[in-house]
Amino acid sequence: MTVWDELTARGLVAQTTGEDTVKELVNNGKAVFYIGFDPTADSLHVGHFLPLVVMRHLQKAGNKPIALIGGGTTMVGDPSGRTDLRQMMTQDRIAENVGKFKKQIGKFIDFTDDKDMMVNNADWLLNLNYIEFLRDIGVHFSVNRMLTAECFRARMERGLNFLEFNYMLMQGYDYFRLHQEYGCNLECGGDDQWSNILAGTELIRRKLGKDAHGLTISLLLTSEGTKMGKTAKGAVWLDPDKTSPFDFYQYFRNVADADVIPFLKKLTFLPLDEIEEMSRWEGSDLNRAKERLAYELCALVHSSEAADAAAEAAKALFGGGGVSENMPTTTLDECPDDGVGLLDLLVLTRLTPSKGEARRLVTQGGVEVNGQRIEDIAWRLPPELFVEPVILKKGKKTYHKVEIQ
RNA sequence: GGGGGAGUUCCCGAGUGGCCAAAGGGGGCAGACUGUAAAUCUGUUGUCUACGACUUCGAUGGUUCGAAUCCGUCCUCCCCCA
Repeated sequence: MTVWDELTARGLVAQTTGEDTVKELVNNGKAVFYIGFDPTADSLHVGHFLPLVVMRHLQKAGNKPIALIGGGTTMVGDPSGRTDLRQMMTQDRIAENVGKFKKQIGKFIDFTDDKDMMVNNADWLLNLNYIEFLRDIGVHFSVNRMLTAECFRARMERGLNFLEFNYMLMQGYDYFRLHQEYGCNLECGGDDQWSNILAGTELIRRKLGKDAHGLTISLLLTSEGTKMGKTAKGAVWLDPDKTSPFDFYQYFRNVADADVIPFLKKLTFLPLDEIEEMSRWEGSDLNRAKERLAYELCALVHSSEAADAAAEAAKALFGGGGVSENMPTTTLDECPDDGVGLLDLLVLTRLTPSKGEARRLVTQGGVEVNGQRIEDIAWRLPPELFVEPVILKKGKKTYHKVEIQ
């Protein structure tokens, strides 16, 4: 099976600048492709994961990857798919994030052979001369055309300032630079990047008369139509300090039925026929597929040890209520003689953000301590309870262990 | 630069002097049902030392016994004209 067939069978390809040429390129390992990541936060999140997977598929087929960190473009802010202005970030913040991104991306893609394969566009964007840039690059962009681009549509209604409007030129210029310096001939990105990618291919054609290509990756949407990896508490991060491996595992363990098979195809490297097999499972059997999905991803992102631990913890909790080593834990220094207030403990463990919410939760019967439902908001956990680790349960699936040092 | 309009709680959006911690919807959380799924139904959704107190309606300064609501200044955004 060729990479192209693999990518399309997994539903990863959204659109290309020309199927035949792109197919030919990647199948023969002739693509020097780049994917950009803007360091807008201090960690990659699940949304970045899909491009990384595509990168790996392409690399395995002998194509050369370039990971571009957008240290420069982040100074501008991509308006695509946004309804409002991004918060401006300081240069220091961005530089800090760049470092973290580099580390995380390095975990997924093998850069050992060629150090230059990870680049930062701050290196060339930050020192651009305005007039020069306008004359060299700006002339090649038609404002009329840009305004009709899909990526600006939402913003045409709510407002778009000149800074953001230039994002497209920046990204186009990136591709142009990479094309010249590294022979980069394929840009990949989320489907929302389509207009930005075209900006690059067209710039290269106009300035150099050469063809460069583009491929977009279908956005990872849940069956509900929401963006994957966004929860009420924020994104699901790849950094274990921001989203614990256990929570990460649970996130994927809890996907909707309709999402399991597509996610397995898109996000994991499990052989397609194996996934095909699972797609025949029905009803509660699908839970096994979800376990697999969660396990595979946890192993990919963290490690197989972390995945084992998370799976074991989940099994202990949901299977038979056993105490587990591997669930989120809070360690207290000591327990006062008159015990610890339940509400205080809920806030302390961050199971609830405020005491008001803790109070409501308890009143509504959503809290269990060591398997026993507690509905008394004044209840205190006596010191002798802490001889063994105490298991708090919030709702149906949030567990937290509390122990005394 | 001129004219018009708008900024409300997580989001959308009511509220135009006291009955406003602020309608309604969405989202979230919890309960029932279940398969750690979906759908459905119910409750709940500012904080706290909790039948009371405190802080919130872009910012700030006023008017008033009393302001999200009225007035001044400032900031931000949108629309029309240039």
